[in-house]
Amino acid sequence: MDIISLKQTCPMKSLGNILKVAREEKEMILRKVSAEVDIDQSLISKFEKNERKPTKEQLIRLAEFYNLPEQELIINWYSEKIADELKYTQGTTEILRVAEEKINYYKSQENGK
Amino acid sequence: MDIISLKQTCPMKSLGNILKVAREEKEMILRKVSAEVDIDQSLISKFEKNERKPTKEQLIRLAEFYNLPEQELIINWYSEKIADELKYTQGTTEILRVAEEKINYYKSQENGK
DNA sequence: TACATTTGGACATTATTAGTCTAAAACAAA
DNA sequence: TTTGTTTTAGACTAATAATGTCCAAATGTA
Repeated sequence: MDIISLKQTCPMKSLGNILKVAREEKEMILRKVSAEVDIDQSLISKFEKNERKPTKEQLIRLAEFYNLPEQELIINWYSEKIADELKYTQGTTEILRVAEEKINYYKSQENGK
Repeated sequence: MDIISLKQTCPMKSLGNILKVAREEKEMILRKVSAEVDIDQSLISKFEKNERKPTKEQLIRLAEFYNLPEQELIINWYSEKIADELKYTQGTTEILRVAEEKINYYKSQENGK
């Protein structure tokens, strides 16, 4: 199997994937996780299937519980939010480029205060 | 005045700026624009001051009315939305990079259908 | 079959965003 | 300053979207 087909079989790790894999590695059932992190088990199921997004607070609790790197999860959380917003629009590369410019501008203004 | 100071005095054209300049160049008052595009004048005022964002529909009506390039406005609209989401978070460059990866992945899946 | 886990979906609740109106602030002309 | 006009702030309502909860159907397993 060459590089290209490897890439095809390992497409893109979604937040849901990460959470599901983490739970499976701990060999835990939803009901137990639910009790531990105090989130409805049906919700967690939906997080794993990418049907709902956790709130940032829920994400952090799950990261702690599963011992996952919080920062990586947060990056995935934001980037999926953005990807969902843009997934059916054109010129996304340009949009993201301008977005970064604006962010840098905002941040430089903050410092200037 | 050198290049650098020019850059400082022309910082970042916001959607609000663009709309306000367009109206001033047409020498129109809010009340008139409001009647033409059927948006409350108070709202338009807030768009110009970046206190509210127009809906995409409103943005398109304004672009048509002022004869502005719709695509440019839409790029600014999306990128400001994203910039607002990220302006107080860390690791934004990474987030945007991952977002683009995910978008490209989604779009490639679309085609594969 | 019987039992447990996962999932889908309806519904209630809450939060966010959008729209409307009015009057005060700001501005300009007489 | 007074008058008339435009712009803006703010309070409030309406609409929409996100989130939380529950239960039963689907799925999996012994």
